[in-house]
Amino acid sequence: MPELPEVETVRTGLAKWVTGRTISSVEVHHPRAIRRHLPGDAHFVAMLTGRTILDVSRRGKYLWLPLDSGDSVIAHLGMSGQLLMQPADAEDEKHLRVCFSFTDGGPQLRFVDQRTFGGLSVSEGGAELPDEIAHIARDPMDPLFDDTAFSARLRGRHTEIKRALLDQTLISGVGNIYADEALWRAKLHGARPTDKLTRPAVARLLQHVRDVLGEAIVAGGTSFDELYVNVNGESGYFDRSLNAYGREGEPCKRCGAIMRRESFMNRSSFSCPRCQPRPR
DNA sequence: CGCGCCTCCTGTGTGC
DNA sequence: TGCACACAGGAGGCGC
Repeated sequence: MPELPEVETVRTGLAKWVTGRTISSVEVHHPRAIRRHLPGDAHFVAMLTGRTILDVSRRGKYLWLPLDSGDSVIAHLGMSGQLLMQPADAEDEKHLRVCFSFTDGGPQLRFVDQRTFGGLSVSEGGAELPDEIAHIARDPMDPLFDDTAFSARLRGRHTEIKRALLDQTLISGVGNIYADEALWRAKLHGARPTDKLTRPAVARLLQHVRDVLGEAIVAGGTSFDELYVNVNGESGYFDRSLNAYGREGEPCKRCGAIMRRESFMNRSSFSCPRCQPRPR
């Protein structure tokens, strides 16, 4: 389940391995992986072949790779996507979707995605910020993230706080796991109405979001393998740092009450019934 | 337009 | 043992 920390780990790994390299060939193994590239796979391949990758950037959970053509490759990992560096003679992964080879004959860039929620596309002229992802808000680790504007927009919404945290047009990079973790730290139930939160309460929550994302980025860095980009969202290392997510039936690490699981937005939410009482 | 529900997808775990 | 089904959930799309 890649959220901001996992995607950032991939970004730094990719930047190290593909920046400055020139693509010699591209193979699309599964059409669904490039479904967002509307002109189709032949066009996708043509726009990439012979191009040099200049950088690896990130906006929320999206990555994009500016090319020397002025276009960009956009990548989203979805639920199970991985971007791996693999030797050219390595066997195909079971769920290999797209494979990039380079003119230097070095490690290939492989997009592997079991559940095909992720995908790649090429954005024309999108080196600065591709149009396709311009609707994604800045993430809270971004130096240009505007706390005051975020608070105002959040408090102007008529929705629940967890829904707002997951709304990538309001604040990006936060997914189900880190939303639960930040809400637990802030002692807020996810169903709390956004328009009833005070400015200080929003500021505290935002600080907890930053804390948990920052700690996870550090943990993600340690699970990074030298030979390839490890994008395992289920990585055991950060699992041990979770205070809320997946802890149904276990004691709250703060007060000892038994943690509960609630169905919310068609997915699971974990919280402490004592520290995070449901709003009335 | 804001909000919230539905859908896409496949492997794993569980219960009968 | 095998089958059916719940579950995992990011994000676009659509209906109200």
